[in-house]
Amino acid sequence: MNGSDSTSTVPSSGAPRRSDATRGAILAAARERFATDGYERATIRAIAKDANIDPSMVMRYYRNKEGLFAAAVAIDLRLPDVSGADRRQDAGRILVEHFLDMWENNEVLTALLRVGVTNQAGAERMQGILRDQLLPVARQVCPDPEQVPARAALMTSQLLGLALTRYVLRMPPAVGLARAEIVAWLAPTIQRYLTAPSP
Amino acid sequence: MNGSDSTSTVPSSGAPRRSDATRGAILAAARERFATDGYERATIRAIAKDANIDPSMVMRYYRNKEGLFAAAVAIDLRLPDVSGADRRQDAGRILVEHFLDMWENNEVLTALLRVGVTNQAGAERMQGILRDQLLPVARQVCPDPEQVPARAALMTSQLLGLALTRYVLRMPPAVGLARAEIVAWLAPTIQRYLTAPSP
DNA sequence: AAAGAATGTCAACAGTCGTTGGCAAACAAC
DNA sequence: GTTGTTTGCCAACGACTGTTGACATTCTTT
Repeated sequence: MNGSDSTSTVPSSGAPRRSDATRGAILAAARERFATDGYERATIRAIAKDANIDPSMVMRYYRNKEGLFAAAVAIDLRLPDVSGADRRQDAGRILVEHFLDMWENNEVLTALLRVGVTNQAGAERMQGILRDQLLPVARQVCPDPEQVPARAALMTSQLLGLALTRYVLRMPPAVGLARAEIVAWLAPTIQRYLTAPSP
Repeated sequence: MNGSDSTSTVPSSGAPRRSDATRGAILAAARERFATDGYERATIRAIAKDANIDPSMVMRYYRNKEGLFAAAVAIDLRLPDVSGADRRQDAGRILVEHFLDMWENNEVLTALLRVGVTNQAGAERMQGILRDQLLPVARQVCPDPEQVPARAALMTSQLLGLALTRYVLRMPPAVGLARAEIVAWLAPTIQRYLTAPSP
């Protein structure tokens, strides 16, 4: 039920501490609360209660609420490589399918979008993801380097728009779309944004 | 600077009251605060201060915060008619241009999106707009009535996604897009979502 | 077994929030 | 001029927020 897949609970360096379980419980609870409630309504008290610990532990391990948020939404999109000549013409479909997998198995993305819309730190985090992870993908398949930012922005607008209407606003017609339907409609759009000659 | 265009400050029925100026000031301040801060951080005290009145006046005129929000974000997208045979094949371009005009001249839309992401009432309001205003447009141009909800959802995902990245998250590459560029890229997408045979 | 660090609980702080009721001034009707 | 209504300000309420420091407990090391 929780997203213990992409963001490991245990830090990669240093000896494992006895409090790692608590740290992990806090992060998991924080991700869930941020994803469903947004930044302001995800209170430290509620997160602590979900994690079955005292609110003051959150402060001890993550300094303050901003620190907790920063730790909770660290994410790597693990975007697939689409630089091969054969995969380049399939980039649209590959990317759309990868995004659907990501959104459906990782509540960090929902938390990030919900918070990014009303919180400056969240918005900057999203800008960073676009800059560090999506731009490079566009660079792999787009011919003219000068057009890379524009094409990446277009791709992002379509992918985030689908996530917004389907996973955040939960608009009934968007929720009702079948996965195959989404791929069939969106893949050509993304492919065109990335590789078609500018109109 | 404010959006006194689409949503009239003075109610359409009843004798004009002496307090209409105050009511209007409250609504204008509320729209601006909701648009920039979201629901939770747009406090009644801050809105009242912007409107140069006492916080209790807000409660007198709009019952509570929910009532104020409902009054502040009433909006009519005034979507153009695209049912004519000649306009039907231009629907994509017409709709994209109309949406850009709307977003750039009306802060109600920003308020609605910012609030809809973290607030249930806001999300339902957005669902209502899709149902009452966007679905009919799709119905005008889409051949098969059974496919109307899916096509409207696809159109909405692309249009809201652009608004999200450009006007709310303000991602630099999305902000950097020229208006003509957006129209040239998005119009074919919308046109395809509405009229192309299902893939 | 003793000492020290790590982990956790408890109670409280200062501030902000939405909301309420009482009271003064400005206006309208007679 | 008196009455009643509208419009506004002021002070306060209870609840909730992020955050802090003191104290108890458990583990680790010697």
